[in-house]
Amino acid sequence: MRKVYTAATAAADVEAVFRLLEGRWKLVILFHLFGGQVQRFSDLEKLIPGISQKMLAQQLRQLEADGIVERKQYPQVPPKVEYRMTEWGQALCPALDSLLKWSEEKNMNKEDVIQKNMNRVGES
Amino acid sequence: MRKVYTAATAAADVEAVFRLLEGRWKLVILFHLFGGQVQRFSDLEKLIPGISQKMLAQQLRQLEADGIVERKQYPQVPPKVEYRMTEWGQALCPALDSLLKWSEEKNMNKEDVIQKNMNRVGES
DNA sequence: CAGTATCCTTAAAGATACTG
DNA sequence: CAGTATCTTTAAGGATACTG
Repeated sequence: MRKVYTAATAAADVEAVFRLLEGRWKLVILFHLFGGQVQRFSDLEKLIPGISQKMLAQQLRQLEADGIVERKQYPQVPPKVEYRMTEWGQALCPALDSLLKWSEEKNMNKEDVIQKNMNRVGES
Repeated sequence: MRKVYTAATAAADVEAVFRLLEGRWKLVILFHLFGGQVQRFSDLEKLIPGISQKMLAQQLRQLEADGIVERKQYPQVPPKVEYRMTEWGQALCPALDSLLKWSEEKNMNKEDVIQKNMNRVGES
């Protein structure tokens, strides 16, 4: 059974999702973890040019607190910490992909867009 | 043919989509227009408690500039202006719905989430 | 009715330096 | 290696008043 939404509640719930992902660096981090990669803190630092340690740590903390990524710390010196997607976080990937599909439709002609979305009705 | 993405470009493109929608009031406005409703400026003002004229006008301008909503002005006094979704804007609705589906999965158990996303593979 | 124009507040992000 | 702590900058949004 799907939840039932009014305009206000649908907007509020989508905004809640946005707030989970809105950080300046969260999406890059996620796309480096989608696909099952396991990355250390320093790996992500290298993969994401321009990010500061402060921001990387902050965004990871939030993603972890929100249940989107998982943090695994190995008790050794020097420290070793790994990050990976949670099951639920991984499920975000196809949802973001539908946003990418939409943005790709921008310069399609009307008939194509209508066609695409008629196909999409069959999904549910 | 789908566009090909790296982690960086996928993140950048999703961020671009977010920027289109991120305004404090944009989503509420959109959900009041999804479904084909045509709303006047004053209708939206009544439908969205707490919004100021400044913010309503600003968000509508941006949505219009981005090709998501359409503005139709009738040359009469007092003025009459109507807003509706564009074809492309309307196509955003199923994409946002997949975000809602994802957020609804939050408290499902592992097997359900895996199952849901295995089903989802069949879409493309 | 459908907007502008100004001024003000405040969170998010950046720069930089330091540490178990 | 994997972070904190602190200070500064900036842009989004709110309050309020005015208008063709």
